[in-house]
Parts: sequence; structure tokens; C-alpha cells
Amino acid sequence: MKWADYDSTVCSVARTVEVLGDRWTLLVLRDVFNGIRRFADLSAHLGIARDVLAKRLAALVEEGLISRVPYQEPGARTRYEYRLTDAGRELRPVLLALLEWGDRHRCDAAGPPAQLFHAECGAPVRVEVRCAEGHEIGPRTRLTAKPGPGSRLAPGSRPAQPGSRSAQPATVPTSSP
Amino acid sequence: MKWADYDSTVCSVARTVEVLGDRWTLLVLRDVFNGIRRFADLSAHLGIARDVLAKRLAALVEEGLISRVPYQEPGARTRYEYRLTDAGRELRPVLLALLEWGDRHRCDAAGPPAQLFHAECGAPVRVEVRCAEGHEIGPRTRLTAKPGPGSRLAPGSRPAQPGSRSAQPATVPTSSP
DNA sequence: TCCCTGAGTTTGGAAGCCGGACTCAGGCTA
DNA sequence: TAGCCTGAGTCCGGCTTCCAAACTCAGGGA
Repeated sequence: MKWADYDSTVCSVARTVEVLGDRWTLLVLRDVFNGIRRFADLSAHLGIARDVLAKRLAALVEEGLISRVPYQEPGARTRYEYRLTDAGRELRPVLLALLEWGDRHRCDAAGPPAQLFHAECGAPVRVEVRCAEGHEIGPRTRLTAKPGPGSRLAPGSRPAQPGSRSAQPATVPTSSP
Repeated sequence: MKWADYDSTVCSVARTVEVLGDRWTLLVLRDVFNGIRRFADLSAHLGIARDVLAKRLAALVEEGLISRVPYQEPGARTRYEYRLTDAGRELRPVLLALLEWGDRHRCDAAGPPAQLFHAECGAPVRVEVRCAEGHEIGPRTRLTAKPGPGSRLAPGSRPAQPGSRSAQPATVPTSSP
């Protein structure tokens, strides 16, 4: 059983990418993370077409990553703004990982455009990958993937034991040489 | 100076999203990470249209995330396969962060479709966000963003001190309430 | 000579993105 | 009371991607 034998759409990466895998969604979330919450402000800051922004926001609300909450400024009628939900906030590691990669590989000579610090202690923030034993996982560290309980075989490939949902959990080496 | 006053396209997240922000690129990388390296295998496993796959692979090579290396099976002519470069391998935290979010928020009842372990010690792997002092950064921990050396003001907003590239590094609270 | 295979390219229709114009609800102004 | 303004969208025509299916191309084998 190789990785290729499993259904590629039943994968947490695939499912997450389905939610936020287009040119704008991640940038909308980034701005909401940074405190931009109103339609007009998002539209102006991102330079996104308005109808596309409306569709993205609706989709994000639908997916439960942001919520649409009413607000009222003095002497104006009730309007709506967008705030992260808990599920949305949990995407921070994704954004930080993207940020770090961009800082390393897509900086111009001047240096990174922004730096993030822990508000309480002022120390810079970074994303780490570790195993439960505490070993740091670098880009060349080998990982092993085991099909979990929710895995499914690809439509085309016959299971080793017809009837058993997830065939023997043979390990799949990850990260190519 | 608020976050909204800075040019949204000069941002490492934006630049990274530009490289891999469409429905397929991250999934192609995921499969290459998992050892699928040939055009036909990628095409079959992902179910992506062939022309789109060709374009994505060419773009990823162009961006330096994968390289196109010749191989030859006995009795066949030379063909090409795709392997991660170092820059590509450094995207692993991004994929792992996506994986973790999907595992938490888009699993079906059966459980996660795949689990990853450190090949050497067998312990499960996870993505952590920490500050340099070692404090763990959770989804509600407040962060502070300071404009770095490469920041640029948005075209529309006038700088506080005309002439200075990055205006005074006022801090921007991140993560909305 | 013909057939097969992997790795694309071409093609025509469907879907998505863009900028700009338009709508809609309510408060403010005259 | 009519008219104006503003934020938050929706609508529209043109242009660019996406898709599936058919086609091409280079070499090895029968």
C-alpha cells in the first residue's frame, strides 16, 4: 500500500485547501487577523474586486471561519463586520508558516516587511515542527505516514483485503531524497 | 500607522500565496512530498486536468520549489520526474499546519485520514508556535506586528515623515478579540 | 512497419475574476 | 419632504483560467 493508493481527496490537507485554496481567501484572513474587519476596508486594502470579496466573505462565514456581527457607529445605521471564530483563529499557524517561508525565500534586499512578537514578553515568534519526544523536525528529517482511521483507498486500486476499510497500515516514507 | 496603511502586496504571506495560492499547487506539493514524482502518477492521483498540471509543474520549477530531473527505466527512454528543492522542502511546516487544521476541523467521524510520525523515534509530529523565550503561542495569544525594514506604505496613504521609507514602527496588535 | 507508453499540447465550452456601474437602506441636510 | 451621502453589496460585459477529451511527439519493442 503506497500513498498513491489512497484517495487523494480524503486528506486533511485537501480539505483545508478546499476551504482556503484560492488567490484571495488567505489574504482576507490575514487582514482580518490584523484587525481589518469591514467590507470597505478589506476591499480598499486588498484591492480585490468587490463581488469576489463578497463571495469570499460569505464562503468564510459559511465555513465557520469568520462571523458576521452587527455594529453601529453613533448616528449611523447598523452595519456588519467580520470577526474570526475560534476555528478561524486556529489557522494562525498556517499564516505564520506562510509568513516565515516568504521571509526566507521571497524577501527583497531590504529585509522582511513585517516582524511578529509575543505581545507579553516581546520576543519574536516562530513556527516549529516537533515530535512528541521533543525532537525538532527540520526540512530533511524523515517522517512516516500511517493511514489513520479515516483513510480511504483510491477508487481505482483494489484493497489488499477486500472488506477491510483501511488496508494494513503499511508505512509510507515522506519527504523525498 | 495602522496595518491598513501598509501596502498589502508587500507582505511575505502575500508573496507566498502568490506562489502557491490556487486550488492545486499545494496538493501537487503534498504529493511530491509523499514521493509521487511523475507526471502520470500525479495526474492520476490528483485527478487534475493534464494541461493544468503541466502549467503548475512548470511554474513550481520556475519558482525553484521543485526541479525536473531525468531518469531512465531499463529499456525505456529518458524521461523526467520532479523532486523537491531545499526551498520546496521548507514548505513542510505550511503543509503540516494545513494538515493539523484539517484534522481538527474537517475530519469525519472515523478520525483523521493520515497520521505522521518522526521516522527515527516514532513519536507523532505536530506544529508549534513559540516565541524565542519559549512561551507557547495559542490561538488567543496576542501578538504584536512591527513593520520591518522591507515594509512599504500603501499607495493611498501619506507617510508621517515624507522621505523615510518605513515610517515610525508603531506596533499593530494582531489577532482580533 | 506498426504499436505502445509517458509526457505533455491543443481545443472548445464552462466557470471565475476584473473594473465599473448600479442598487438599497437608513441617517443627515435644506 | 426631497435630495444627498455612505457602507455594503449586486449586476454586467470582457477577459482569463479550468476542465475533459482528443491529439502530438519521441523513442523502444513485436
